Amino acid sequence: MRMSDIIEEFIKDLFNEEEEVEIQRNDLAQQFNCVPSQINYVISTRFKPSQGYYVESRRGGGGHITIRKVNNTKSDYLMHIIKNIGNTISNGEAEILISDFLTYNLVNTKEAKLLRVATSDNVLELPKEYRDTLRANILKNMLLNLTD
Amino acid sequence: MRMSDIIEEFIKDLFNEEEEVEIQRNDLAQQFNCVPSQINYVISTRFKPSQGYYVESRRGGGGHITIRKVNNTKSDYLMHIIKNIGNTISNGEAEILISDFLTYNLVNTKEAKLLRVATSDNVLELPKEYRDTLRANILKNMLLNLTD
DNA sequence: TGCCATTGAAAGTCAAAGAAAGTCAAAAGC
DNA sequence: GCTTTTGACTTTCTTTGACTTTCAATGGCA
Repeated sequence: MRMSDIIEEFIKDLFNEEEEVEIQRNDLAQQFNCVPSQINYVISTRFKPSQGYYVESRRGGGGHITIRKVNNTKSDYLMHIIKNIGNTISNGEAEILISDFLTYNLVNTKEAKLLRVATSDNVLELPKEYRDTLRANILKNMLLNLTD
Repeated sequence: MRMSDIIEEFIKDLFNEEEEVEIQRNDLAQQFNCVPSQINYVISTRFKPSQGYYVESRRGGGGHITIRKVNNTKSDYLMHIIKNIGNTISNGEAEILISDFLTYNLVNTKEAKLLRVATSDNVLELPKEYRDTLRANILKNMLLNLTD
């Protein structure tokens, strides 16, 4: 398993019922025996606003990184995600979103599978210039049908 | 015996009682002493939806290919439909199929909605020449994921 | 005492290197 | 003529590290 996935999971476990989590980049890096900038990589790929997270940080002595989750109700969370999916989305980004939905029990396994299938690169065999736009379109529309 | 057949068989043996198998393209190629792209050839010719397989993959460090086998005793009817959807399908035909599924209780209301959304002309905003092919692809792959 | 300058402790940035898988078309077999 | 094999090239994702920026604490000095 990839280091990045392990760190991602670790951070997500930190939120248990909490809506905010505070980490220290260097400590975490040391804990996982990786370079500090790997933590930035994980945060920037897996904890984006479009994925329902907001990140703040502070440098210098006593510095830290705070990650906040858009919590509210489940349907608020979904609406937030739908609004924040722009006109395009990559396969990777879509996958992270979908696994989050599953983690937070917004969808069941079967629904997650359907979402994944209908947005996967393997299925969307199209010229590249259409793919990410179409994927965003499919994903948003499918999600809208899950909100009720 | 052809290399491709050997690899095909090898992969099929990997599923023993499991419904999902994960391979690494380069490793497998090395194991069989062939070029990596041969693995792609095998997958694309022998593990198609019409043959009851669903494939996902991921590139980059820690990348892999996952092949899922659909247990088709559960719904022979669905499998039959999947095999019989050709390379293209129109919006209208897809809708008829989907309402049949609903009538025969092969899918629930929510699943039917998802199928309909993901295959509708409104969502598939694409040059016409791609639409029906893509729709067929999406539909077949989604159905595969409903059979269990 | 109050104000800056220095210093060390964080975190941030960015690009290069590495690790997979994907594509496509030419060549080879049957 | 179709299927299979091969390989050069591309794309995607991750890891790593050198360098930069920001902040807070500390200490010297008017």
